[in-house]
Amino acid sequence: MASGKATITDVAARAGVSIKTVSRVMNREPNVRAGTRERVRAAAAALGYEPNPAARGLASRRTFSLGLLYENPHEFSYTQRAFEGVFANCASAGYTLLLLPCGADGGGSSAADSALHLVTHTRVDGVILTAPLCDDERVLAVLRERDTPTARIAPRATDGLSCTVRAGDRDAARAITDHLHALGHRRIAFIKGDPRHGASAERFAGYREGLQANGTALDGALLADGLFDFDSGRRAALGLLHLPRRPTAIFAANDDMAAGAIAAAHALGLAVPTAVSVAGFDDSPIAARTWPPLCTVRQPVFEMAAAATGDLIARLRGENGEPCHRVFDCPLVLRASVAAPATP
Amino acid sequence: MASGKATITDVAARAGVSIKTVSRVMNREPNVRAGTRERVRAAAAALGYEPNPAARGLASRRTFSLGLLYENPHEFSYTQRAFEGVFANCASAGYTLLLLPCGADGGGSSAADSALHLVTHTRVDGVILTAPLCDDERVLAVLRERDTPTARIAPRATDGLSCTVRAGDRDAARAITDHLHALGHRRIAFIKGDPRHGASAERFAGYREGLQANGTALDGALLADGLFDFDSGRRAALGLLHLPRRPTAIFAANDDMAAGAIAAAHALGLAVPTAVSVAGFDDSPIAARTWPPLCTVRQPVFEMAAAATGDLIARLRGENGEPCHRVFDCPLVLRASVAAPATP
DNA sequence: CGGCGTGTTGATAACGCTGTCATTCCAAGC
DNA sequence: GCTTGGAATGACAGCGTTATCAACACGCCG
Repeated sequence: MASGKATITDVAARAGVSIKTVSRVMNREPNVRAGTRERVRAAAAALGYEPNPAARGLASRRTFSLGLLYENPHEFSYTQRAFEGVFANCASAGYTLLLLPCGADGGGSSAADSALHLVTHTRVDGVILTAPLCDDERVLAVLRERDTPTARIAPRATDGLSCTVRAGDRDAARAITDHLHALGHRRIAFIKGDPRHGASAERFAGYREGLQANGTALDGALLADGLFDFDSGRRAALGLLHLPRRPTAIFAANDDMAAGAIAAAHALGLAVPTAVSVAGFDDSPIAARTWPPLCTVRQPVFEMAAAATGDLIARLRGENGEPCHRVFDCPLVLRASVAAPATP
Repeated sequence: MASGKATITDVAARAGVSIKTVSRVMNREPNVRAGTRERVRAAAAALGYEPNPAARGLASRRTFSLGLLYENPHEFSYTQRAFEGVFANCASAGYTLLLLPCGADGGGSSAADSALHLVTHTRVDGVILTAPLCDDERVLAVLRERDTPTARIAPRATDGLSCTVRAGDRDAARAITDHLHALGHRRIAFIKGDPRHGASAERFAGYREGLQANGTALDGALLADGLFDFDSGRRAALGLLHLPRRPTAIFAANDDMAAGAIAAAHALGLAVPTAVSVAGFDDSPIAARTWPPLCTVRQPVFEMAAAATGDLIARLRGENGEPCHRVFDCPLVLRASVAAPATP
């Protein structure tokens, strides 16, 4: 696999055919002898040839791309809030936005694999990575190798090459913990996030810092593992709420898990926040839709994504020298799922 | 504003300059006399000239587009489920996906305006429209005028020009209503959806059909207006639950409003489903996260979007003659928010 | 008054591919 | 052996921009 700079002419030369024949093979046109087709395929593969979409589009008067038009819906997921932020800055700068979802889609290919595939096959000036893809060494290596300017949202660490934006996860988690402590909670459980996300460790660190600063010892029994999704939060909370010495508050590393914790409390007949307080993280749409609504910290996803995009575009224009790193503040959002513990 | 077929040469001829000068003006390069710049601008505007991105990309070795890489998150909104469906079919067919969000973004421009803008400035082979944009006459007119093949998701009506996919909204709403009736509910309230969506009318029609078939009269007092969002559902439900003769069940035209209705019930101290049953529509992620979880119908958004995309691509390849129209079944999803009414 | 920088403009060659049409190849038919 | 026609291949001209570099206009200096 070569650098991706090979042109159709190179392939033609290597295969000993005309460029037109290469074009035929690449476009699966009929009337090419099987042997010829094979030789061309081999040459293309050896050179790591990828047709240039711009040239293709220009010559064929087609773009090979579809537009998906939609109106801002009321309900946003985290990812979609990020889309909106990215798009806002793309549009105003005359850039276009290509969506590249990656995932364990059926086959054995990992998210990283599909990311690689996408980056290799799609020509873009720059790439924006969201967590946890933004910490995948293989993805980053490909981008470095191709000198593709990159911006990363919520990475584990900065690397001096790409622009990054992240939330002040540790401080915000600390603030939640402090808030719970100030209300009188002394048995504060914590549901960890997906370990593949850098933010998970930071939020946990903030929780620990909060306990320590308030002179409370970390109790391992009050820690549970989660994966950032509703059901893992629900299950973790069920475990915590069955403890002999039940926590008076549960702090989940994101809102979806916190919503699961609320559901768990309901299922056990425990009133929130009377019997147990629940706090989340993100201020995602779910936070305002649970009952009672969720106390959380607001992660400014839209703004973060917009900033990442702005930095990336500035980079592409050669406007800023060093890649910059931004940290966004996450203010506390007080809602009814947290209250002072019942005095026993 | 002309057909968008003008090239840089046309503009140059009209302005009486060389194409290079036009290029300079279009790219805001310095060293162009103010008067010249103006003449070029005027000529470009008069001809409705838009630079061809493919040619630009080929000559400048830039694409003017960014890639946004992300991993499938756990939480999907309706829109995002649609993205995934569209993308799944784009990728396998070698197409690329351009995101074109439209919205009342600050300025006085309506969603339709920004849609027009986007379609005009971005060259794509085909366009996929989601509701309610897919029923906007101005957007459709532009697409027709430019002969842009189009697929529409959840349109109000088919038009013989574009491929469409929609859910069997009426039947599904009918099924929910029947289900509520069968459990013994006789006072079933309905919260309507955003009137701009064709689906809203269909779902309401299904509700009415259900009542009628079961010999129940439509009671205007049990109807409330909503806009498909959580808060409008919450407010509508508050009104309904304050009625002298309270409904025993509330059927909201989508899940987000139904979640609002559950919150309203909680706020009034009414247990769900003991005091009042609540049903939604969509089986969106929120439906599994409320307490109690929401009885609803599952709208196969991913599959619908994938089908729309497949049809559109087949169209682009000239594979199918007539644009096709698909209707997707929405199976009932029984969950705890609905039960038989308390016998008074 | 000639020379010289500075600002403005244009002629022309890429850019990497596809479309058109001509050409070559090869097997079958006489 | 010679034609014939369809399959296989290639030569070459665009596609609509940007990049390079030359040309030209103008005002200023010596």
